[in-house]
Amino acid sequence: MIYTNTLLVLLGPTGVGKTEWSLRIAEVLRCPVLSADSRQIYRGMTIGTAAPSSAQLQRIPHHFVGILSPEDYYSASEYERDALSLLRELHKQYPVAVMTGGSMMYIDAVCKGIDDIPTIDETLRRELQELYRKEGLDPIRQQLKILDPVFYNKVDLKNTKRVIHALEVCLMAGKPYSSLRTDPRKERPFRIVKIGFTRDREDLYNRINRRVDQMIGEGLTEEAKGFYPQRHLNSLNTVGYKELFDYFDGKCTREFAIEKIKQHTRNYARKQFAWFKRDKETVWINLSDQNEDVMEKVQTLLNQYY
RNA sequence: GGUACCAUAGCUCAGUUGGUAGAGCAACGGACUGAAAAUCCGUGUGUCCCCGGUUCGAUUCCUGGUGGUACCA
Repeated sequence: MIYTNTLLVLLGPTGVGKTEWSLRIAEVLRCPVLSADSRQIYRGMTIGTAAPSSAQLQRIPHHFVGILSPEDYYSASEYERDALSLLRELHKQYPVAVMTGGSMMYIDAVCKGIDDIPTIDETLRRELQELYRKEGLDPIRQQLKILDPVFYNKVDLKNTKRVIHALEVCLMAGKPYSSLRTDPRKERPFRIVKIGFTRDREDLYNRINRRVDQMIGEGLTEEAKGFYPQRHLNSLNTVGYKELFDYFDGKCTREFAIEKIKQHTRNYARKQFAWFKRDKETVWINLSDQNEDVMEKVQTLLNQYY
């Protein structure tokens, strides 16, 4: 029996089997699913991101799948805003909502909150990109050192994106980026239960390799070809597409591109594990373990505070 | 069958005039607050093919094996 509004977060590395399990769980709980995936949110990138199929979407209503054009700007902060306002509506009708995905930054934005940082306007962003292109990162580092010495000493100075972004924010806000970073831990008007799906490394890697072959069989090459004109967009800077773009450009063979997709997907899963290890709130279920009774464990966790 | 060359990290290879070894890729670990499937940082993980010999000491030199490649039969 559930008495309080709850967000049941199902997380885990790519290829672990989140999609199917989230459907089964949502069917039992009779609730919708919110996808927390920074790539499945784009329209048309269905095969390459292993987005829920139309058959799966018919089983359970999904949110945040295929709702943006690849050109659209989106970020963890916008996901925080959109997911929270959607949850406010859903919780009127459903005591539990399921959120599933592997984009940990999105999940953390909803569960823990992120600081309010000004959105950078296009002109400023372009100006700094131009400066970086012409003179490199050095002048940007120097400016950051003056405007925000605290962050300057903390940031990885070789990480171009982070350095540029920090300066953007300083200039946009008119105050140091570090002064806006308070690590908020916002309160949410619902209970959060986090369950993580994992598998033994070898099992997971085998599944990833097989899934890539399957994607190719389902027409990933053609899907990627359709996005080729948009290959420079951030949304297409995505495993499964960028490797095929190299193949289209004649930089490698098709077979090499496929191997790289497998490799990069495995690397991505490994990066996700680094993130998971820090999160002490998640209860883990190892799907390689045949003895795990997933449904029972989920029910127990949902009920344990009542 | 004969001759020559080769055998070192998961792979491709470097190297040690005899003092137990290092690059690239891969792999592994980490960071992560408005681009995050992005971006960045760190780590050498090794019976130097095997058995003997010479030597204080052999991955390195020598004998003999084994495997591979090329050429000759």
